[in-house]
Amino acid sequence: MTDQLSARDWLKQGLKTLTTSGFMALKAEPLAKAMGVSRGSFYWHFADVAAFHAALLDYWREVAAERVIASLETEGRSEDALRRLIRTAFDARLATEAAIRGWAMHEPLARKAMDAIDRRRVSYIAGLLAKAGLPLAQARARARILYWAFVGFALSDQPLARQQQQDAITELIRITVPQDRRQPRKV
Amino acid sequence: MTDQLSARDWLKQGLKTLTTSGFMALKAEPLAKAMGVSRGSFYWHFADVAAFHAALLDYWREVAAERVIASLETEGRSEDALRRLIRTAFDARLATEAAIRGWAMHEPLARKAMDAIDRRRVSYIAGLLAKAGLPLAQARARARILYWAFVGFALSDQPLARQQQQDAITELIRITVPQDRRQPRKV
DNA sequence: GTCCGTCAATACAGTTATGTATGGTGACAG
DNA sequence: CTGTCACCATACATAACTGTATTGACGGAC
Repeated sequence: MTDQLSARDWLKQGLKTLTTSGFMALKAEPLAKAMGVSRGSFYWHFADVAAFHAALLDYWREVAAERVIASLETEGRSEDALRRLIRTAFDARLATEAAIRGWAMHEPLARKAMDAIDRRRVSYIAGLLAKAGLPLAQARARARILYWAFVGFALSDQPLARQQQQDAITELIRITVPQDRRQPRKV
Repeated sequence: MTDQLSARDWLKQGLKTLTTSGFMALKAEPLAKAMGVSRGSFYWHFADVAAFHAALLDYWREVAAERVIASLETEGRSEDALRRLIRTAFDARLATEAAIRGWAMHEPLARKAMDAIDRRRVSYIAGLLAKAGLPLAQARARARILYWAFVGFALSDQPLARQQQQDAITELIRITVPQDRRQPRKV
């Protein structure tokens, strides 16, 4: 518990830097400056920046997984899991999500990590929709739409007023989540 | 009509480079190499790279405007304009759209340009939805959702199979565009 | 034919990054 | 007390890019 750094310390800083400054700041020198040490430390813990990037993506997958688990623990009855999933997803701070996606446009490794996670999420959502009664093809289509909206939301830089945000989420749930009561939608 | 270059030639190349290689390739040296000339030309036409970036964003706004106009010219009856808008938007090559959005995460100028265009588009869509009969607040909410989905789609790197893509678009139209015939939606 | 404006090549200095090699420090075992 | 190991600093060679200054080529006005 000294002031010595571990590889994990570098990764934590890496994720923070990624979130606040974008993937372009994921370089040895700026990171070292941010940590208050020299690059000597960096190159002790990681072979090169590519190795650091790979490790960071792994670390992110861990963190993202934890976040999902935390989100699933609030899950009492799994009845309207979808509704709660949407609300929590669209309520979270998604800066990291956006930053990784920007990164994925330029580094194949990051793109690969994103792709994998995208697939899992979409198929999970599709599963929920199917369980809610939609035929499989429709469930898949709607899952994609939901996830597209999630990504678009994560990337939208203009923060909405609280009310408009709530309106949008409510509307999103209304048009995507199948109702089990008849209650015909007005228009 | 010699082999001399104009500023516009540089901008055309800039947009191409942006689309294929991302904003990180928008630098004097790589661009010059791509054009087969030296940086001397670049620095004759533009004061510095920042000026080039600004000019490129302007140029993009022009091009984007042209595309919109072209899209609106196919508009015979304005009845189901929304349906057609969605189909054409989700059919286009959106690599440039995605690249600019990546750029916007890192350069305030690019972000500003994007924001402006985002706003215009969302409010245009909201207008169409309102004209189709939705109350204003709901129209705005749904417009945001549609646009989020558009952005998410533009950024999704995994190209879908033709059929799945069509399914998703059809489903998207079904759940967002108000129907003027009663035809109750089957769940 | 000469002059000038337009456009491009080249050379130079400065910045920021990479990766490596080598040496320094502090805790801890024996 | 000494050696070792984990961790960090420093110095060096290299690379990519920026911006500026100087020079060169080429076409049209006169």
